[in-house]
Amino acid sequence: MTNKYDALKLENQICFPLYACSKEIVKRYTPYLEEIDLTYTQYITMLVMWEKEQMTVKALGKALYLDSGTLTPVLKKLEQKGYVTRSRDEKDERVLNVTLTKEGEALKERAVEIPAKIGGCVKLSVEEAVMLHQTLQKILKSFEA
Amino acid sequence: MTNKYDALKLENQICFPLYACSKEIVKRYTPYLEEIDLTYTQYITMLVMWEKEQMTVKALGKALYLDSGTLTPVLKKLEQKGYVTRSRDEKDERVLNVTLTKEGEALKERAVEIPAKIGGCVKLSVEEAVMLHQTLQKILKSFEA
DNA sequence: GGTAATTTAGTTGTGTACAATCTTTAAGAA
DNA sequence: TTCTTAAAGATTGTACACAACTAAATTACC
Repeated sequence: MTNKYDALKLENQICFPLYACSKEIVKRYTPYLEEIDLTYTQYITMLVMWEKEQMTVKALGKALYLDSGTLTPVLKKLEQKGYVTRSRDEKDERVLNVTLTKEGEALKERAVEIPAKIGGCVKLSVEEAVMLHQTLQKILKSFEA
Repeated sequence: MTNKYDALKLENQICFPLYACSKEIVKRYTPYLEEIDLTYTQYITMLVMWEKEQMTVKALGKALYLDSGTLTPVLKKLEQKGYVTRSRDEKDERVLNVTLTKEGEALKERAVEIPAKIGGCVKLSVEEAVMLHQTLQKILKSFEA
């Protein structure tokens, strides 16, 4: 028993549960992120900075799937909090280098417990988590082409 | 070779790929949704309305994982476009009933091709899509408790 | 029946997201 | 070189998204 409108049912959407899940999990980060005075977007930006120490806005945008319209205010906020510095590249003045500060590096220590706390909220078996991760990466990869 | 900061690596996050995937897929809806003059949020709201014809703001919020702060302006926009009406419940004046109009019902006909077009962008096998859907539903369900 | 607590939407303020556009700088072509 | 084109960020405008709060109506409790 199907009809041509079945694909329009919310329960048959593939994007909607992604959208809802993403929002709900981000919401669960909030109380932990408040303790270190970061928003989720600021947090994922710091995740990259903790790995690389220096990144251009373009490289950050590629890593985070965000454009400069979103990143510019986020990075200004992080600079204001003292976690990164922003400076033009000497070789190419168009490029902005974002660099982790000592304070930014120190914040890592306070963030280290967060992934485990979130893991406690999302009750998935290891296999399910791995499969989910792989599928999402596959989708993201297919978009790069 | 692991260290205590591994959980902070972007590639080990479970939320980040969800967040990125959600945004990227929503972005791919945009050109199709522009043809029928809807945003993604307006679209998923209409998905529910096409199924139920009448819903309260509270029920819509539960279905869409959105609160009144988000829904109120979205519903006013949809009313302005003529796709729904908004009126207080006679039995309980606190409740706002959102009702699909004839124009809203007619819009369904123009939206019916969209899921297939998006399906064409997200290249997953049937098994992967089913598994993904199940896992996301499992996560969402666990949040209701 | 009258007051307190709860429920339902709406409002306000902050922070994303992103399309479109602009500015500055760099690279390429004639 | 000089002019065109491209690239990198920033800005502007629109639309969420949600926390915190407000207002109005209903329910619960005495």
